[in-house]
Amino acid sequence: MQQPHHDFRSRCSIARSLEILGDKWTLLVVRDLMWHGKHTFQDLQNSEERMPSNLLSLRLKRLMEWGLVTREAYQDRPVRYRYFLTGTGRELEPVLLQMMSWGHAHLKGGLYDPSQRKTVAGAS
Amino acid sequence: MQQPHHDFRSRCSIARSLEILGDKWTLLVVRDLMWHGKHTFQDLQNSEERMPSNLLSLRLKRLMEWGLVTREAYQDRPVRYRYFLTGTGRELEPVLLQMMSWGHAHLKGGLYDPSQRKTVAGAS
DNA sequence: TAAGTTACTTCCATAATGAAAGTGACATAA
DNA sequence: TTATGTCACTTTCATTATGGAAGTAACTTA
Repeated sequence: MQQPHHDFRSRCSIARSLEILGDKWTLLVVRDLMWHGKHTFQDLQNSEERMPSNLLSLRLKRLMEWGLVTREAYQDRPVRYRYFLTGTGRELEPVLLQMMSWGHAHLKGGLYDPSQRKTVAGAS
Repeated sequence: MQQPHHDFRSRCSIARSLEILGDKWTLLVVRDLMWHGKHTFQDLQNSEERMPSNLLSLRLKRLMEWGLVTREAYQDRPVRYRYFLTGTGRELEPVLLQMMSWGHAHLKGGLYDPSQRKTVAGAS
């Protein structure tokens, strides 16, 4: 998947990243694809945060346009897709880990250990 | 500064962080306070991305409410403030560095080296 | 035949964004 | 003295995004 033509507002890599990732939902979709084994539309919709389905649909579209996500059909009639992170998408893991660490330290949220596939003790 | 009472939508640290940081501007304000020596309202407004002043005002308020930013008056009549990151705010540096690294690799943005206080070569 | 599942899309009221102009308190220049 | 300028905002308002809910299409299962 090619990246779309897009005029970035800035040369700053952070500003550019935020044009794709800068909202309340996108990184949660990435989180679920990355760590929680959620791959179908339904799986993603059923996450704790209860993302509205219209936004999930829009976010998946955008992530695919930018080449962070691909999908493959797992059945026909009707066609149903499973969504996966591409390499580009998987490389967001350090961003997620740092954000989780910050939120854990300052907002008392849980800490998820990807290598153990579970939330570790100490979370409030 | 106390954190406000707030019902987080989730126990996930990433979801919680995104309730504060999940938009296109907040992390740019943090970036400018962290690395670019911008401390006045004007300085922040004059950044490359040209943030609207009403949003800058709202974001600074939110960052102060959450204890990521403080301000101190540097003159009276009229009172004028300089804004600074608190420890909590400064601890977002690894998040910014990882996001910058990802954007550099995948969106061809610039790479800023905080230790050198400048953008390094190789940026497109 | 009826109900359920999946993956969406559509609708619509509300909230957020962003461009521009306005405001108040001064400082400085003519 | 008047005029212009600066700084830090606030206000206005048109446009866009969000999010809750209902609807749709194509099946599958009871």
